[in-house]
Amino acid sequence: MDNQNEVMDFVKAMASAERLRVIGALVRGNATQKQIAEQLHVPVRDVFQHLAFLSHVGVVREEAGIYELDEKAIEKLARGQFEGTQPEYTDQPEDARKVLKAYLNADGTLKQIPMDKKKLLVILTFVVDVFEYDATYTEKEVNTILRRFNPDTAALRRYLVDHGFMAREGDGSKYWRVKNG
Amino acid sequence: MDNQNEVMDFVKAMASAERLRVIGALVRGNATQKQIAEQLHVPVRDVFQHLAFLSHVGVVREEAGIYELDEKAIEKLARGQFEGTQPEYTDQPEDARKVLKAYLNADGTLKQIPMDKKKLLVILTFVVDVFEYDATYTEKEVNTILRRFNPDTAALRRYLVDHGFMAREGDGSKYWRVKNG
DNA sequence: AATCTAATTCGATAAACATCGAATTAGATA
DNA sequence: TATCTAATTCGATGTTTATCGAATTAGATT
Repeated sequence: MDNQNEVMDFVKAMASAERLRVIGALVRGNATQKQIAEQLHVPVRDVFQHLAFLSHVGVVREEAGIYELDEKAIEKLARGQFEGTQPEYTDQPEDARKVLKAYLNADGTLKQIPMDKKKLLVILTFVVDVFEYDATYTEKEVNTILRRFNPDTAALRRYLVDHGFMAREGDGSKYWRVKNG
Repeated sequence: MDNQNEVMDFVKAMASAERLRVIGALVRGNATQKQIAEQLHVPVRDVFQHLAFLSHVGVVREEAGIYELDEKAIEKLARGQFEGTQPEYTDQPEDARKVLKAYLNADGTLKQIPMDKKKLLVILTFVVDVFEYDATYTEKEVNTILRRFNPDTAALRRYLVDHGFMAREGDGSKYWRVKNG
């Protein structure tokens, strides 16, 4: 399964009318599968499936046959603050698209900054595109812009300069995008 | 189109990593399909499909080949405030509706608990409805359910009891909803 | 043990969706 | 007209997901 993105799973869980009705039943205080099934006029079997998915996603908790919403998890997800571990990425970057798919979250942010140089270049090529060619930016502006990719703006900024995607004035007061890259 | 389906379609549109990346490209100011396709390393044909879906949903607007996000539509959808009024409130008296509108967030949580008694009664009438008449609840269960409205579950619980919406056993081990209220 | 209910699993079928090659259209330019 | 590029449509394919009948398990009760 390629879906290690919890936020995406969360959204998918919400993209089902019936699952939303199950959640609605939980909000109303229903607890057991059977209760939910009866209220929604849906087979218990299906309620089971939905609850399985919902608890996989983390919005639902179960204890002794009683189901309830896990509000903390929901809140975390809503803020995109899941303490995600990002394993794998063993394959080679034979294709830029693959690298992007591997390192980009659904919202366009970077899961992490690649250490591998080839991958890094792909990412930098992607990132630098938010800067215009004919403009100069203060360091603060650069950071602000880069923050939409990754909190570690200093690292990104340094990589961009080191690899020739951007240049700066000696005193670091002005940055601009370099043609080619 | 009815309200429910629009919101659902919206969520479905968000449940695609690639579509989100297209949105990301638009945020960055890309405009034409080709530009987006090149930036994302995705065939134009697919960009076309995504944009079609996105503009069907209403988050994207097109004019003369230039695509841009329709931020107002997005905001509306995000708040679930699509032109339709909230069906739950329509059967409430005029002033009750006003109070609910004033104290309820879009997600159904309470902004705060009113101090004014009349307003409080409106809120409690609304809140108590999540409890069934023929069931008993432990205090923990009551808290869990009330937490969907406000973190201060103790206050809500006390108000519900004080104003006769719910009753409890002397030792506080069991709660149940009271008819009338 | 026999039984009852709630919960879970299996598996087949169908519907929905993504993916991609390839062809077609529309508009501009030469 | 010929040509180029951007945009769009078609259709075949494979993958995922939903849906449901049916059987099975687990736990409690008799």
